[in-house]
Amino acid sequence: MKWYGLADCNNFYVSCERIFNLSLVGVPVVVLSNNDGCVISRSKEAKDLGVKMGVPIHEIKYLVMLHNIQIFSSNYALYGDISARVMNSLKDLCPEVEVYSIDESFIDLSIFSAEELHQVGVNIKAKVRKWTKIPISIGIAPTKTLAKIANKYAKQDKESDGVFVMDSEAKRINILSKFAVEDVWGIGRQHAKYLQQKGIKTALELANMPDELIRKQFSVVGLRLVRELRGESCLPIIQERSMSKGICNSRSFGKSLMSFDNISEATATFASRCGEKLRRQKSCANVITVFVRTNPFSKTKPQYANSITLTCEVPTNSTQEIIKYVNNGLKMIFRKGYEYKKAGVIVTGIIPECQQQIGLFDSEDRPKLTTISNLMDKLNARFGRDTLTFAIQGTGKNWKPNARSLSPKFTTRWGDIPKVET
DNA sequence: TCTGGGGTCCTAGGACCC
DNA sequence: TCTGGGGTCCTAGGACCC
Repeated sequence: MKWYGLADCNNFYVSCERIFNLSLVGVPVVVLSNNDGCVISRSKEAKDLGVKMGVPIHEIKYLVMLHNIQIFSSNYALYGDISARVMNSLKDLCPEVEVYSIDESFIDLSIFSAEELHQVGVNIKAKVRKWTKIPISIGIAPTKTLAKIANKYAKQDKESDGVFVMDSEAKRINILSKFAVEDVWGIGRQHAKYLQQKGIKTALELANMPDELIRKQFSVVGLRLVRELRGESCLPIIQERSMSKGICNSRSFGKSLMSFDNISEATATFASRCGEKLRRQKSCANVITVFVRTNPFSKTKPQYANSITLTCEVPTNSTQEIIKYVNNGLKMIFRKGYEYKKAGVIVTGIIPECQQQIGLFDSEDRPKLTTISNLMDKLNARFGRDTLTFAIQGTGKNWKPNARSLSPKFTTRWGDIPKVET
């Protein structure tokens, strides 16, 4: 018998902030998206006040004032670090772990008998809490999709105390019959709309729909999902993710930008981040996309959005070279007179570093580019990100997103070393 | 005033080949 | 005038996830 667990950190970003600031325990706390835009993590107290996921913070100002809700800008360096600790704890406790997102892992618990599972879950939860101070919930079921549902049930059901095992057909039927179809993993807005029109309201009704109709409407992905809801496992644990297929780095600017130079500082920085990520996973990319857009929420300003995709002569992971492509691309799509609000760089066509082929008419001095990149990576690892950057990246002061309520860098030692330009 | 960022997978359709 | 059929590869777009 296969048993899948989903271990999910409760209110993850808020829980991370609380580790280092005990005064946040028991009070309403929210963490905001980049640029301090939307609420992306809420403590239980904030949820109880009616703060919805994804709501723009300016829309709930009155709630914030009224209840003294504590607000934090997102601090991904911190959350990434804590996440690694949680996931490593799980790996110490479980034979097979699939790290699914920053705050969730699937775990294979098939070696245990059905009778043992609840206690196993309770033990894992307690140990992770003790080792990392992060509270987690665990749902256990015969498929990943059912484990997701069991996990939500564990969080919401008072009796289960953060661990729930869906270990009988009766429990499956009972819980699915009360589970809203739009909350099922894999059912998004469009699918929910269709199902609503069909009169399908619960996960159980979805599970009982005919295969052909599902296949036609939701493709093979939907069919797998439905089979999983019926208890037939279609999605295995994937322990090591293969190399990512694309890397994207983009930001909304703190304020609108009109000058080419300001935007090219931002896109050069995005290019640099893509280069860092490529080198970290020992890969190269041969397709580079750069895009810009104005503020789509503005009702009065003229709108413009464009992107351009360039193919490299030789796959590369050199920051210097990616910046060159990105800047050339930006020159082609930049139009004067618009107020730009966001830009980004995407690299795709990713191959392992060792498969990099030398181009016949390659004019770049590749060994030199590699030496420069390696040196930058070493210095930046030692003294903190952006200790060494290319001059075109600028200081970021014109475009950096707002982060007015950032918590200190608790876990990254060299975070505050001043920056040296090249 | 203020509205995130970074991914995955699947499908359809066009180009091209034999 | 008649004008195949099957395969691969690539891309854009649309759905989904956290």
